[in-house]
Amino acid sequence: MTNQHETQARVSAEALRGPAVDGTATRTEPLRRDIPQASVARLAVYLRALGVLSDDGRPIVSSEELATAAGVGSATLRKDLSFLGPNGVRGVGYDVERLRTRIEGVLGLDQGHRVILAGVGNLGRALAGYHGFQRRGFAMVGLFDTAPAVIGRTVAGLRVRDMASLAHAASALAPTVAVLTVPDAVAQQVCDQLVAVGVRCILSFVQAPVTVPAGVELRRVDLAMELQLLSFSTSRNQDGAVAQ
Amino acid sequence: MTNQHETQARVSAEALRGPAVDGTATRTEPLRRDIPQASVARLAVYLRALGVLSDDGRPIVSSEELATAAGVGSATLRKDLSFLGPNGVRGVGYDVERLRTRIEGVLGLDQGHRVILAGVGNLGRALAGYHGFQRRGFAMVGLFDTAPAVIGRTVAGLRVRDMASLAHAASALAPTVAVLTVPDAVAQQVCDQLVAVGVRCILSFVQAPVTVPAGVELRRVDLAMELQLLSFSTSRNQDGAVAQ
DNA sequence: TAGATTGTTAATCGATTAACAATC
DNA sequence: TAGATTGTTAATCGATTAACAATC
Repeated sequence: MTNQHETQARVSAEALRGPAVDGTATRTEPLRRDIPQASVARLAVYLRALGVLSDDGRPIVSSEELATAAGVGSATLRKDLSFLGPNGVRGVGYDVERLRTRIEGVLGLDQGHRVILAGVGNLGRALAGYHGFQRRGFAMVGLFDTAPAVIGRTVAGLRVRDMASLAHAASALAPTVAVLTVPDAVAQQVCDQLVAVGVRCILSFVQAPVTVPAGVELRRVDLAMELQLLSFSTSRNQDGAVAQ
Repeated sequence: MTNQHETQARVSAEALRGPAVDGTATRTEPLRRDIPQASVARLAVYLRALGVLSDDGRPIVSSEELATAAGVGSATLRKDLSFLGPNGVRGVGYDVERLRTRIEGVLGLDQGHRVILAGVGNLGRALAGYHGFQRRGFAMVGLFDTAPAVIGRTVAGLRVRDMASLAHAASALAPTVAVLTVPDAVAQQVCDQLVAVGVRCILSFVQAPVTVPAGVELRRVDLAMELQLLSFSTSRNQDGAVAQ
């Protein structure tokens, strides 16, 4: 859903926790823990708010203030952070830089990401040059297409490569994420190619449903559906019910 | 966040129900009903599946089959549809065209939508020409920007207008939805302008938080956050936890 | 009528929230 | 120590699911 109706995917966070500080392991039970999908999504929101605080030079922030900045309740924030283990100091608050680093680690952002994009059409071109990606640590490293008219052209500072060279190029580019912006008709086939060369994370903007094998994560952004959901709110508002 | 961590926005569906068939109104209590946000999102998914069935010429579909096509359980589907009142025939199934029309009506898609776009940059240009919008009944009718270099140019068959002419143009274009693809720094100001000319539905691709007055619906698509959420899944997978 | 499938009820499950004990 | 704020527990709330009665 954006998007969309995800089932409650829960995720092991054991290893994310890092090595236990306490070697004696007094408590053995709660080693394995899951982070609800909704909490993970909010972690990304907190990260953004922490970035702003960091730019302002704020060293410490309370759950109350950070929660307000993120638009959630402080109880929700503390509950979310508790999934990552202790992060703050009672009576004081959270160290902005430390919490930021922690969340980045949990979200797997600490190594940075190398992104390739398949399908350099209208949308693909825009995403190739989208500064929002770079700003958050996602570097676009390769563009691929099958159309001879597009191959070889330079888009967003990168030369568009032939899709046929994907296997060879991928070993050098070592992509960690792929963006899929190809036409519906070839989406599944291109997706299969991406999986075949080792991509394990795909962000799809294709309307048609695309399936991936277990172990590969596919996330779908459906722009038209976003408009449809907006549309629902409108029709509601027009029907006399007052927005609160 | 596409989406993103939405609080459980619930929505009046009383009027959506249409006039009661039974004029005698034997039951007075359950006239007002809410549709959970998650159900609304799935309605859009069902709509897409119904479109495929319709193209195939299928007159009737069972909850079991439609649910499978949409990737949910049949109980969930029937529960979702029950919010719209009776839609099927017991022992038979759902009339594909009738259900499709019903959901379109509930989502407010039956009148079509007229979309204007503010900010004809990289992303704006791509969205202006995005066929997925048209395909689902959203017609792009106006493009606006402030840069002299862009104003007057033709993008996706439309001449880019000066943002200063928004008020005048809006009265003729009668937009029902606006897409916001301007730089962070001017996002709030442009959003205010859109609201001022009567736009009540805004789809924002801006990273910075933008606020709207009550009665205006703003939905945010955060493309970088989508990648971050994918990133989390990756780091999970790499940590030895097996994807199920 | 027998068979099938909807619409709804009740049970389960998970997420949110408030309250507070732990502790800096 | 007193004040403050976290991390956690327990209660609330809502959404999902299974089962089945209604009914075509």
